[in-house]
Order: sequence, then C-alpha cells, then structure tokens
Amino acid sequence: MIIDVLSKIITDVSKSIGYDEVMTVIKSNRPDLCDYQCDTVFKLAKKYHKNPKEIGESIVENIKLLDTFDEYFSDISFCAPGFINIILSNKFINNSLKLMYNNDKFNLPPLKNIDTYVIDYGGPNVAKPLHVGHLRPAIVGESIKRILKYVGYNVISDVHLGDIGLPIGEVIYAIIRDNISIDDLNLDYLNKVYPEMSALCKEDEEIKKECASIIKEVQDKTNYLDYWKKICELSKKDIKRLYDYLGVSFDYWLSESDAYEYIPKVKEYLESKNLLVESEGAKVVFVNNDDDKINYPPLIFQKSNGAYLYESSDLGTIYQRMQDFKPNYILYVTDARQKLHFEQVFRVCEKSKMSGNAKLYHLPHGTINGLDGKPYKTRSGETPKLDDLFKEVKEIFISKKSTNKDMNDDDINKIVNSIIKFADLQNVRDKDYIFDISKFSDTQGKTGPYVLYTYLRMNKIVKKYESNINNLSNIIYNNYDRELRVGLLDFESYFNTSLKEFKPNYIAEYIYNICVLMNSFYQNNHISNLDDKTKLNDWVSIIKLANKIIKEMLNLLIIDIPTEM
RNA sequence: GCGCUCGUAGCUCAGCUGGAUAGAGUGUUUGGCUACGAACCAAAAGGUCAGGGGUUCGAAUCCCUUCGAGCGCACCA
Repeated sequence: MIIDVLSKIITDVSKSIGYDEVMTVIKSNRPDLCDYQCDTVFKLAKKYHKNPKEIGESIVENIKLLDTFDEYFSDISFCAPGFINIILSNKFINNSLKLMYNNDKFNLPPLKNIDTYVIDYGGPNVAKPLHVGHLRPAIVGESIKRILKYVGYNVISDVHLGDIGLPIGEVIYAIIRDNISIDDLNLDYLNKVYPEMSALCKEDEEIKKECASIIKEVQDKTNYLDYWKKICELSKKDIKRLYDYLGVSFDYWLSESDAYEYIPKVKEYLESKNLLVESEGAKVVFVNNDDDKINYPPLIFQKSNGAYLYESSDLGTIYQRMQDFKPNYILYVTDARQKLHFEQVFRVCEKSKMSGNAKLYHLPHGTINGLDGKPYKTRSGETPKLDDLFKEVKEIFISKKSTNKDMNDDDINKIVNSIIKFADLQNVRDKDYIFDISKFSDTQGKTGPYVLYTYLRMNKIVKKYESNINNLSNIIYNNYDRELRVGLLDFESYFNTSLKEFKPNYIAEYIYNICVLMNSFYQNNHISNLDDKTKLNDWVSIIKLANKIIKEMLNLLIIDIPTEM
C-alpha cells in the first residue's frame, strides 16, 4: 500500500540519521499542499528535545538525496510547525495504478491464514412479516459476508430464524382461540394476530402464562406440532421471497429449534463444569468476574417452568457450530440493544471453554428511528412492512422522470435496491439513523442512482474506445485527471478499514468519492475526438480501472448495475 | 439506581488511536446543456463542534463535570 511504502522510506531515512521512531504517513488533510503527510516529527522533537524544524528539514534533505527519489516523489518539503508534506511522482502514481489493474482484487495483499467465519445475520422471527427493522441486519450482514468472501476467507452464513420462542406460542394460542383449521391458516392471519397477541400478553399475565406453556409443549414435541410446522412453512417461504429480492442469501437456513437437540448436551457440559446453578427456581449461569466493576445479571439457561429461551438456544447453536463448522470466528450481526445478551452468552462460552479457541464477536447495528428518535413507526403506530417500503420507493422513482416508466422492471428493481441499500449502508454500522422516506427515495447527491449513473455514462466510453493499461504513459494531463488517479489509490486503505471493523460504510464512502472525481473529470475533459492517441489510451485506461473497482465494490454492497437508466 | 450510546452547518450525517483553514449530502442563492448522458458540473452563503474546567507545543477528538436525548439491565427475543 502507498502509505506503507512511504512510511517505510521516511522511517528508514530517519533511522539512518539517528531518529529511532516509526514514521507514520497519512492521507493529507490539506490537498492543496500535498498528497500525503507525516506528522511524526512532533514526536521526535519531544523525544530528542530538539526543534521540529531542525529534525524535519534534515529528514527531508536526506530523502531528497535518495537515488530512488524520483521513483516515488515529485516533491517533499518540511512545513512549519512540523509537517512533512509529500507530493507523489507521476511514475509512482501510474505504476501503482497498473498494479491495481493487473492484479486480482486490485492488488490487495494475500491472506496469511484462510480462517473460517460463521456469520449469523438476518434472524427474523417466523409468523411475523419482515418490516423495516429487518432491513439492516439482512443487508449489513450480507455485505460483511461478501467482504469476507472477497478477500478469500471461508465464510459460512446462517439465517438463524427465531421459530420457537414465546411469540410463536402466542400465535398458536390465537389459532386455537379463533378455531382456525390448519388448511385455512395463511400469512394475512398471522400478520394480523402477531401484534395483537403481543399486546394482549403485555396486559394479561394469565394469557401470557398459557402461551408460555403452549410453546413449552412445542419445545418438548408433545403438542401443537402441526400448527407450528405450518406457521414455519408459510413464513419461511415469504421471508425467502423478500431476501431473494434483496439479494440476501444463506448457506444454512437453520433456526432456533434446530439448536434444541444440542441443549441437553450444553446442559450436561455446563453441569460438568459446575457452572449451572439453581436460582429462584430457574437454572442460571452467573457470569460476573471477580474484577468486574458492574454487576452483570446471570444468564438464564432454563426457566422455572422447564422451558428454554433465546440464551439456551444460542448456546446450543454455538455447540452445533463448533461441532459442524469448526470456525475460527463466529460473528453476530444483530441490533445493538442485544449487547448485554451477547456479553452474557460469550462469558458463558469463555468460562466453560465451550467455544474453544474460536473468537465470538457481536457486530451491533443501530436502529432505524423515526424523527422522534424512537424505532420507526407509521402514523398509525405500526412498523412498516418491507414490502411496502420497496413498493413506495419504486412508485416515487417511477414518478421522478417521465421516461422512468418505460424502463424494464428488472432495471427498475436494481435501481430501487441501490437507493435503499446505499442509503442504509453509507451509515456507520453501529449507530442509529433517522429514517426519512424522502431520503430513501432520493436519486441525487450521495445516493445509489448517482453511483450507477456515473458508472453507466463512463462505461459508454470504455466500450467505445480501445485501451491498454500497460501502455500508460507517465503524463498526467491536468488536475482533474490527477485527483482521480490519486483518489483511486485510496482503495486499499478504505477497503481494509471496512474489513477490519466489519463496517461496509467505508466502502460506500470510497465508491462515492471516486464517482465525484469521475464526474468532475468527465465534465472537464472530453475524450471523444481526441487526436492524441497516448492521451486517449491513458484516459480510457484510468476510467476502465475506476469502473472495474466500482463494479466489484458495488457487488459487496449488494448493488447490481442496470443496463441503462 | 447501575451501565451503554450519543449531542458537529436550517435538516440528515462524516471526521474521534490528538495535528495545518472542521468536511459531505440536502436545503437556500447563482452560473453552465450547438462537445462522450444535466439523475451532472461549477460557485456563494451557512459553525461559540451542547456548556464549563483540565491535560498538551497543539483538543471536535483524551480526562473530569454539568445539562440534554436514546437504549439496556432475572425467567421476551
């Protein structure tokens, strides 16, 4: 990476004149002055009790003496109060671009170890239609999965459906109450009765208890199994349909109920480690450590009525994953509000050594809020369905331009997907954001359509003219040209941050930056009718590289490119 | 009560392992289609970085404190 190369050069030179410190180079925050900068001179000044000017200037002088200076630098200078300002040489810029074009994954370094990741995302409950709250875990998870696969990790994805918790007991209660036959059971009924029962159980303790005993019987496989199977079947089909539309897919469609056969094993295991304790009628694991400053509530493994919960099935699932997949990492993409839950589960794994050497991470995502700062609801107080959100965005998109209604449906769906996904994924993963339909249907500015539009108009040029990146000259023709080339070099830095932090927003940011530079280039440089064949080859090559990057990065954000727009 | 997030332009947000003049989008005002696609480009205006204190050569960023918002805390998921 550019930054590593420059850091090493400066560090080596500094060492050679007696300053022992790793010199870190960063992208310049004064692009009017330089491309990259190094601020470590301040540190040296303190360490060696010298004036930063004296140190900085001597480092710069010695870099200028290097035989290889022209390979990398066009200019390097010391700037008060303590910055080393770096301007890259055309040669270095262009050689780096060639490397990106000619190598797989734009010259990302190969992995040292091909680790196995299990990634758990989506996680919807059956019997409930997917609503806007399900959007984030699905696409954030899918995006992280694609990023990990892109660099070459072995990735196993699991939707982990919630199919055997209390809400399902509530729905079965209603089915019996309303005397619905299995054949008459349908999605509309489930959609209606789920929120109704959830409200009822909050009010009425007795009914809640009955629902709890119903689900206990399902867990024990003693009763209601035909209803339960039918509910799961109906829901799963509907959930798959929407995930298909979103481009979200899973290697495994396992669910909480699949974990139940492992719960006795986990129970036995925890008992063998003397971790399972009876408390207030329930079986719990105390997860506090001696040096904890705060008091963590115990993990409830088994309720006093004998039923199991989310915590128990999560532990069962970990048991199953360790046995079947032998992962190095298990990632959970869920709502940030579940932080404490995962802290408890992970602590049980750690105390019991159940997860061996595998690392377990909760990758929280923020909530989609309304303007009031609370989880997004419609005016009537319901959480809007995902189906309706897409329908609405589609309608708004079609009405934006008179020609849009003539587009083919496939292209429209791709653009609608790009609007919603780019609007979502550009947000920092673990922060809440405010949902605004006008923002979620915008096609101008920092949006999916802006990126797609840029790609398509550039792609016409790429298709029209021949080019060969290996013949790239060392000329950079003007500032628009230069800024685009230097901008492309940021790829590895943005990508690696995304990968390291499991945050797709850095990739979205990079794509957008490149598009801004491309549009500016496009508007100010005209390629058609260029007589200069070298210039033509150079420019088409750069655009070709930029478009290739955009296409592959958009795929990591689950955005497909339409044929036209 | 304890804990976790957070407070930056009218609005929605970046920037937070300390560095130069705090950046985008949107909105407002203005200019650009007889040149490869105007879902674009160019420019202007807009900031006591919630308030106060501290550490530092240097603080939106680190520490303390006050105020304000959201979320989580034993048998829901």
